[in-house]
Amino acid sequence: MSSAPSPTGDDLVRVLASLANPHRLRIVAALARERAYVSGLARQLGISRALLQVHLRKLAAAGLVTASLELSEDGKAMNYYEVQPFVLTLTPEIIAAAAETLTVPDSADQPGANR
Amino acid sequence: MSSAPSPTGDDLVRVLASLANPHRLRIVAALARERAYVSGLARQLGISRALLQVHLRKLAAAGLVTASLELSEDGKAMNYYEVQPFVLTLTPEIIAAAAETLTVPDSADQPGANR
DNA sequence: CATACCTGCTAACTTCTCTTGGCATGTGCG
DNA sequence: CGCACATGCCAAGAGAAGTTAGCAGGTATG
Repeated sequence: MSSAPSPTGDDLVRVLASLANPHRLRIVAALARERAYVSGLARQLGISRALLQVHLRKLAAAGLVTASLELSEDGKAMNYYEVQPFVLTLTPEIIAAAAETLTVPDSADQPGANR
Repeated sequence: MSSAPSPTGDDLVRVLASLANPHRLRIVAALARERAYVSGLARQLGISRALLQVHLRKLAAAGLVTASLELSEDGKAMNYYEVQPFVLTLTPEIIAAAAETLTVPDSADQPGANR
């Protein structure tokens, strides 16, 4: 069975854009091995928290990762991220199908107002 | 070589980046149906030639499309583009594997298979 | 109560990408 | 010869994305 057979054109662009970045690739890779909280992950990857936040946000917006706020035993608030299992297959035909559902950059409105 | 070649991290980023764009998605879609020459394709997509050139160049750099210069019957030079058949499957695990071959944005040079 | 760890946000800078418009070249046709 | 259609390239502005640094708040522990 296919979990993501016919993605929306806009959806596809969002997912691809979120993956087309070395940092975010490493983030997904790290989370694929093990869920992690923001500060720890930033340390592990050797990047700043602020930077990581932005990338995580983008990955979350594409639906590739999810966050869950938890309390550690010593009472600290930890925001744990984990990858959302996905299987995305790309072929020229699949892209052709997705391209037809692309939002036109015309004067019309635009659904996903998340920016 | 198998049908699921594990791409280099940098390679993967390049391919993903080349696809993460509405115009280029439409270009691939159009070429998946039928090969086309630059001017005709630009007309068909409703974008300028200069813009199309840039996008085609990026797709070609990622290896997704190829060009072949031909002469039409009336002697005009036509540059025909066509998609290169590909099957790209993405999962967290595949990404984790590819991420390990990512070039570090550190020193000046960037070795190929350094790991 | 200072220190250490966790969280998040915003302002501002830098860098890359996208896009347009113009220019140059070549061939065939009325 | 001027028009139509094909190719290409480059400069430059607008806009989006990436990145850093700093601020503010929370809960433990010595």
